[in-house]
Amino acid sequence: MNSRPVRVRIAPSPTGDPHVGTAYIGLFNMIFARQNGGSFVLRIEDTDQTRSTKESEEAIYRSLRWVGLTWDEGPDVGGPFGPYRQSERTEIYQTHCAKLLESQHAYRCFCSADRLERLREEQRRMKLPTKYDGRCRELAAEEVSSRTQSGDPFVIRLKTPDDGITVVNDLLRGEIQYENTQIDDQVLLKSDGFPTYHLANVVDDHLMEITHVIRAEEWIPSTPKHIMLYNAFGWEQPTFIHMPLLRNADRSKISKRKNPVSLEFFRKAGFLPEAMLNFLAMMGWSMPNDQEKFCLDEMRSQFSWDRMSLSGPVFNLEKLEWLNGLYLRELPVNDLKARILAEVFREELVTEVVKLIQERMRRLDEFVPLSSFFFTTDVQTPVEQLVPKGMDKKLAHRVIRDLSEHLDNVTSWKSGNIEAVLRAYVDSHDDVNIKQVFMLSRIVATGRSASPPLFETMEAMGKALCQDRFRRALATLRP
RNA sequence: GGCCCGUUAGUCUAGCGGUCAGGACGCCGGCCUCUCACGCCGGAAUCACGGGUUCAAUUCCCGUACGGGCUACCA
Repeated sequence: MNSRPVRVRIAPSPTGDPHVGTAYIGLFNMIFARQNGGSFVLRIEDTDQTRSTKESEEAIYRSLRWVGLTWDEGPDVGGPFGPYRQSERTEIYQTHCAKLLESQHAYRCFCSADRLERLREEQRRMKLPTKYDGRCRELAAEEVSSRTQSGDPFVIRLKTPDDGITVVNDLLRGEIQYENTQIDDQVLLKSDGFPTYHLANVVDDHLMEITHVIRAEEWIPSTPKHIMLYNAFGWEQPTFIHMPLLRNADRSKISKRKNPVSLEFFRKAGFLPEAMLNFLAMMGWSMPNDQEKFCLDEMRSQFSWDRMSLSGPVFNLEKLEWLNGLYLRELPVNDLKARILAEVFREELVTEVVKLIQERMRRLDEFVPLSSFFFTTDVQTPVEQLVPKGMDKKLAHRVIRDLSEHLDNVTSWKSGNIEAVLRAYVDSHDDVNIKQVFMLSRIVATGRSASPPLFETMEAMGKALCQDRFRRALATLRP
């Protein structure tokens, strides 16, 4: 069905820390492309202007490269189908959306966010499926143009058919059928003029001649909408391949609350990229003949989709550690030493740490005990220490959870920004004071009640490591 | 609530109608060894349930249960 050269892509959105799931999906995309002599494209989906950041985009390149993924085309390396950053393609989406408007496949919707919210609430109460009720579907042409003229804000929605079924043909799962009446009139163009994921995704995949859409299972329910878009444009649809979702130990979708997920963390925690990739390859996929340790070339030569297992694999850190140990042990001593120096005792980190502990030192060898928590992820703080004077366990848990959430939103991990978050938290909560919150944060972050200045320390440790400490603290305090 | 996806030991998986259900992590025991780790040997532990189809179901089909995802002007 597809005689075109294989082209696949990953399309992360630069809204947070580089995610292990991105590497997971990226790996399978890359392997499939390489196996078929095709191309692997990296596209940045930064259509959410309120959440996308440059820092996050850079971090994606850095982390994906670190783990060993290489792409043939992307914002940073260019290519014949650019630009590869969606924020630079706004006009393309608008032009295409205009075509849809013209062909009656889409319509302008003037409904307020407020009305939509009430509508959804009502539908939930009535136990009906929550979807747009189509009020603006049949607006008279004159009204539409007059309201547009007068500057009323609007979005553009896809006009989904009222009857019939849409079939999603998934390479791994076969035919998945949807009643068209179940499918919402998806917003295609937001009122800020930017496209939603759905529009941008379909337009780009077509324009970039993507042949196989390999993405996570969570996208299955929106695939019928995408198919409707391909049909509306009169385009050939790609082959859809929905991979299972990585899971937490409790089988929910993997999340930073319950698992380390930031690639930056895995790097700092001392995992080798080759072990990471090898481990991710074993999530849902297996080599023939029970081989567990293998490299990319071996995987590529053996890869086939029918060896995919569809149940969501639990991301098991212990097994990753075992595998990583296998790789570490076979390294020549000098290589291992080089990696420790490059990753654990990174030049810049050591410099920062030395600055921070200098005034506390009386002997050179005190460097080691004074700074050990900067260089290891293995900090276990007992429950008693995590509950400072004047707090109880429940309050400590709440504060740590809240702080952790606020800290998540800090995109530029600098001491000033960290301090601002902590101070703002104290100011807005009457049941805690500065002293308690800072001490609690110190203990959570460093595992100690005595440390160099807190904010500078947290900055030097880096976001990934700090977040992990908060996660661990939460786990030990969990009721 | 609605719509989808999934279901082999605690976890990752092999299996693709007839197997003593294989491997790995973890766990337990032993060996190696100055200790630990590594390595080696051994052990406990699995086909969610109920109906079909079939001479024969872990395997195919249908239900149920359970788990998960989606249900935004986020991706």
